[in-house]
Amino acid sequence: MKYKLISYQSPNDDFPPLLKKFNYIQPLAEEEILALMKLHQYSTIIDKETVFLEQGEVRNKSFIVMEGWAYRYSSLESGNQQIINYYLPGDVISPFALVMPKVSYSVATTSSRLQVCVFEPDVLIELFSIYPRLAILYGWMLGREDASMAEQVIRLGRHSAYKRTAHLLLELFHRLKVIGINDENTFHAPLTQQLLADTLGLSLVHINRTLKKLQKENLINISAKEIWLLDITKLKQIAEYRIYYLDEIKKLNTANIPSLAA
Amino acid sequence: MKYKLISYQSPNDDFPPLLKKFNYIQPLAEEEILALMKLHQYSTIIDKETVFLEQGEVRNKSFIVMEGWAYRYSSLESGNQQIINYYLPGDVISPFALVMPKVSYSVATTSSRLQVCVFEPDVLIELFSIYPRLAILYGWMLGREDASMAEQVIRLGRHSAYKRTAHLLLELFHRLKVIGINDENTFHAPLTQQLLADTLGLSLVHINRTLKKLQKENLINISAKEIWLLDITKLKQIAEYRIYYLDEIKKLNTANIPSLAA
DNA sequence: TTTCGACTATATCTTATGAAATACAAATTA
DNA sequence: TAATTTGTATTTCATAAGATATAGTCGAAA
Repeated sequence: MKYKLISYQSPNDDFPPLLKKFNYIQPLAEEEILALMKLHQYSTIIDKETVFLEQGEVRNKSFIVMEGWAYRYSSLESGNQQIINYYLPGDVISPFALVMPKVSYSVATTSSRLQVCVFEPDVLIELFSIYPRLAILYGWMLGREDASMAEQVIRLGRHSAYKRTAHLLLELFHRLKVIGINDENTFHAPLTQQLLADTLGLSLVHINRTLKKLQKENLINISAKEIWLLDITKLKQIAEYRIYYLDEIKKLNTANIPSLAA
Repeated sequence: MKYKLISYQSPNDDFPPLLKKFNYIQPLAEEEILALMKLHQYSTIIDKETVFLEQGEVRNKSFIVMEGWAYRYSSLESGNQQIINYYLPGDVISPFALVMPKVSYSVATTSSRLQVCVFEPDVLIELFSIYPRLAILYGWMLGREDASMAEQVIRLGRHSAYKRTAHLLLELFHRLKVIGINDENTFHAPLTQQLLADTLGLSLVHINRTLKKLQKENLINISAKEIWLLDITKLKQIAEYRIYYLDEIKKLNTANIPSLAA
């Protein structure tokens, strides 16, 4: 795979999504920004609907999503697949590549192409030793991903199809909001109903039924690749949506951490 | 909460489970062992069937499970709960406490009491800066937990009750095997059928049906708190069990990591 | 403009799983 | 020892979701 060198000369340029995300919880220092830009030197584009990492292969690189979506999944003998989680702009694919170079689950692109930046994960060690706060932010990101997967478990385990669907749409909406790429109550989702079904553990027919129901009740509206959440308050009620990890991220305060006070 | 000081004078003592786990993938150096023992200075005991951490509370401590089981869960308005994951001996509860002091999901003990060691998560920063390989091992542990949750998503999303049950039992069995506290094909599980139901997104009645079916087919056997896996090969076939992260952990090799070669 | 393929929509029938009720068995407590 | 609680076992019935089939829709290619 060939990687193109991209140029972000100054931090005055529009921040890449990972920095937007970090900056959202805590303003970054000039030098931290420059350090993070080192992870953004090489970019590549993956075609839509393409398997990008295959379960079992060895690839000791990490990737930052710049544009487009990807998903991690597992294929089953039945021919079905289960989507484990989505990677949206600002998310890191294979954040543990340093210690787990063997890919545990395949990663593929959705119905839009994907632009990622590639970095050698051992650069992180150097980065963290110079800027310990970046280690904190990276850890915070991992904690967020953990919480996001926990929500996926709760959806699949104890929510009805109806609740699941509302819940997932709300979560995607809020994750996109943090990196500031959606409007008031609408977002662009490069997904098919088949992918939604594989995410929520439903059949294609049933996700269709459920989306139609939500539409008929004027809770959502779906066009080509755009999704409107028409009544977020009511959707939240239906979905029992109360995600801590997204609402309270502004509270990160490194002053409490002795080893970073100096 | 009061913590009792515990004493492990020399590494010749029997390793605590976290060290057993680390040592299983890579032999630890004498000084690394001593460093890790700093995380094991204070221990406490939590009664069985007790909520240990409550969703929303602030508790910037991490805990290492020494003995007994705990689980992380979410309570729903319906009165149901969904178990997200289990903490077995050697697992760390709140591994991200440093950056996420607000507890996202409640943690409770199962039907046996729990012994944990408590440590200040910012000790990790110091530890990792002196012994970078410990950072690698910690990261490996996080990667493993991520994979374990991914398996939970797959079970809930695309497996039948029958498959789910077989799969979970196999995973618990293998996780316990790493820390060496089970026999050939049996393990002690301080679980009720209600907890299993809440883990696998099933009703109490249905998990009972399913367990009975597995027993009738001579695949498992359950007594008081002991579970036998009578035909692991067949169970693996049924469950489509092929967990990378557990089978291939011996392969961790830090020689490949430039920044740790020196 | 037609054809093609991918996605969405809907109906019909089937089945896995849930809910409610009840019995039993074992462990705790009085 | 009886009384109470807690967990397991099983039945009967209801229903959410799956499977299969078929048709509409829409954009891309030709």
